[in-house]
Amino acid sequence: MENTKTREPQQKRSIEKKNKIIEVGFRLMCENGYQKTTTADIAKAAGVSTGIIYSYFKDKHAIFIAGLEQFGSKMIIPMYDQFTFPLDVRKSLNIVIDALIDGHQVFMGAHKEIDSLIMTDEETARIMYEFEMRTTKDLEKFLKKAGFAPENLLEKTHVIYNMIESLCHELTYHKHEELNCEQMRTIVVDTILTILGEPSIPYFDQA
Amino acid sequence: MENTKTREPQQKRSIEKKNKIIEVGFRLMCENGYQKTTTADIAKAAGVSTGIIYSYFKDKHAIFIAGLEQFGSKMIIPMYDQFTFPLDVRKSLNIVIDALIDGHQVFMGAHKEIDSLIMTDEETARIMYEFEMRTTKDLEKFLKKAGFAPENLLEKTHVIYNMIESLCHELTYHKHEELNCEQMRTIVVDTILTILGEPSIPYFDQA
Amino acid sequence: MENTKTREPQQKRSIEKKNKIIEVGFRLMCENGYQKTTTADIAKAAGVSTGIIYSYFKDKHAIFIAGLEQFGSKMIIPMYDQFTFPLDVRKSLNIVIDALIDGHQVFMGAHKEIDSLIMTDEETARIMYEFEMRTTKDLEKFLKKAGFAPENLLEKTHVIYNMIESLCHELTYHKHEELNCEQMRTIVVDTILTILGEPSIPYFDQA
Amino acid sequence: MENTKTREPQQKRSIEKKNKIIEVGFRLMCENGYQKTTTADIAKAAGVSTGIIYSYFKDKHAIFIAGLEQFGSKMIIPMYDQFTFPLDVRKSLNIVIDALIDGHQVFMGAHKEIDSLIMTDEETARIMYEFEMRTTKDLEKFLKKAGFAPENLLEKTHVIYNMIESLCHELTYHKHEELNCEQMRTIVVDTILTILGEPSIPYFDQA
DNA sequence: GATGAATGAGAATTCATTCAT
DNA sequence: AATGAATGAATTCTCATTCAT
Repeated sequence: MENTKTREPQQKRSIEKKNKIIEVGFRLMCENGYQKTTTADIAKAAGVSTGIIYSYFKDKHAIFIAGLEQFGSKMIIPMYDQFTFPLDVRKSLNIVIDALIDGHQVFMGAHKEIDSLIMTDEETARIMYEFEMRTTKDLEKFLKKAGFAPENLLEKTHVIYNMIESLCHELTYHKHEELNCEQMRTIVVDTILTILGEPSIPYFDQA
Repeated sequence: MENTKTREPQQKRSIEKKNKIIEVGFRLMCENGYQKTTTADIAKAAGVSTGIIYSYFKDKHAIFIAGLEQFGSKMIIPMYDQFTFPLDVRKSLNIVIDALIDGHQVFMGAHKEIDSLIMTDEETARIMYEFEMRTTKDLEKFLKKAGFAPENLLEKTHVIYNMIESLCHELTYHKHEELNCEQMRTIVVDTILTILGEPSIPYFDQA
Repeated sequence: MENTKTREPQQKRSIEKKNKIIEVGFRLMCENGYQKTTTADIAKAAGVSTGIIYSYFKDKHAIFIAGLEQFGSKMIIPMYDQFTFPLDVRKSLNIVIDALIDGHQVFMGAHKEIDSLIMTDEETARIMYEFEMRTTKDLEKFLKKAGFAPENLLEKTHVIYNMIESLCHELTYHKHEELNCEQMRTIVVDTILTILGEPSIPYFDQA
Repeated sequence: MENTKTREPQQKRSIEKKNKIIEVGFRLMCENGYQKTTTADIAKAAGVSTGIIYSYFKDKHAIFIAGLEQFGSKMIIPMYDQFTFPLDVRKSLNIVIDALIDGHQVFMGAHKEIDSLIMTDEETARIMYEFEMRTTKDLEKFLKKAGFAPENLLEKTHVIYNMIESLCHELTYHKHEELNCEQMRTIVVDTILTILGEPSIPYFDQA
């Protein structure tokens, strides 16, 4: 049941072109919405013809899914990547938050669009849930290694994950002018530290 | 710059008809997505003709906005409504959470759709931010009266608001099978209590 | 599993419009081929917009099928309709042939297009086979009543049906200039008479 | 008015390639219809690139015409080829019919497609009429030599040609389940013998 | 000669909006 | 006011043909 219409590009030029379509297409979809982004828009922005899109992708939806799989991991919090030893959790969390805000504003938009599609599109939902779960588990594993061993660590990790995500939305869009962003950040970080409690194995014992 | 095309219904029947369009239209948009909901769908579900819709609304978008203004306040957390004296914050929070999950699953869908539109639609964004801010402030005022007076209460209130919302998403959609919902709920409630701290004026002094 | 997108026109005007689409669309498809006839062509020729076509028909193919069902019976040989008492088979056959040639040149074109679609389209095939069989049976019944009772009358009737059809193609398109059309007609009629043999009940006994 | 784009292949390899394209392309067009057969399909099935097709053929249509000219003669009844001395017409006719059914089912499909194209494509029409006429004349010449000399032999021959073709369609596609195929075949053969009458010169006098 | 990636005109279909009744 | 038929611009996707390599 191979798809004989689309093909996997072999040439370097072609691979670049396919990636360009994914990147540009996904960005447009995230910025302007899936529906408002037409295949003609994508083609134009990617500097290709509409036809070539359908050489590489079954349909418009496949571009979105490809973007999701390629960039999805950047949209969820790659938290432990930012953690360095000797572990300073407060500092690490702030690095994570900065990274999410500074570097990935597009992907905050993505989240909105994705959240919308999650309601009606099975595939999008599956991919995102998978990403979220993987991230949560990765972070949990890291926290364990770092000596944090509270009860229900997995669930706590996910609550933390959600807090950071919500915070980043706030900080990215400055939604509520009356709210002091820096204070909210401090509150979130403090709360996370409270949730985690003290590490049972002091960090300086690790190596 | 008066709109001379649409009119404000004067008759009781007309007002009912307009409200029906808003209610049915907004529900459909929330359940199936804004784009996937056609004006024909709305007309059919509301038991009116497609033409009449344009007597009451400038365009399809206006139905969404009207729905947002009418039902939006139900979608954000009407937290303090659930709080009763003598104040048991833990119990109250659980009532709020139950209310959101049990009663407003539609509006969880709404949130997704709205979040998506917030990215591209100024008006939706403005309305939602306003709602959120008002809720946050109402809750803050209530908490103050209840004797909670930590620093930066407004910001803390908003962090709490976000935590509850995230939790409700999780509980509503059982997104991650590997996560224990009840534990997450307990973690969230416990954390909120920690954030709020002890009330400076014991609740039993109030009345 | 009702089709809720297309509707059955109730108003006289609408019914006329639908019929116009069928008539014009089917004619164009027969004359120029199914593929070469675009929905835009049909809309233009029928004096309607492209959109309205899809109010009445699921898709382009449905127009063809509707045309087939509406005009199909005119394309197969309505042979016995032309037979009158007292029965003069030779004369009657010539009337049938004249009727087919004079009146239905469009439907000769239809036959070609249909024959092509029969190869790849189940529905077209089914409808045409049904028509052909019905015609064959009707004619057989008539011939029986007229006193012709040779062995295997049904099969003979169908051979006769095919001969007449082939002849009409020849006569309609004057395909082969070197062939004398009138002689071919005489040959076919004579041959049919030979196939049928003598009626066991002389026609003059009937009434 | 030379075509400077396409070229006549000189090399043996090239000639083989061109023939392969014609053979494969024409077969696909006959089996699936002209429109449904894409140049990509043909290229893939012929084991060549899409580009090379346009070195040998002006356009897609030219492949069909080439196929028609190359294989067309096999699609019309090569009747006299099957006739052997001493002449047994009944037996010979059955051999012809068997040959058409057993060996050339593809070309029955071709006939449908060709008939469709005849309506709109001058070139297809011309070629087919030529083929048919040549076959008819060849057969006529043969029958004359065999001693059949009825009046209007050419026209009779063509009627016979049409009868066989119709019969073969029936037998190939079993269109009408209620019809007994073997009886139809007998009827057709008997009728043809009747049309031809007795040979004036007994066949055994020939040699 | 050969490839197959790329093009882009064109086709079917949808649906927000209008308008004759 | 109300209807729902009608419109037609816009969108997705296809495929014959071209062209850079």
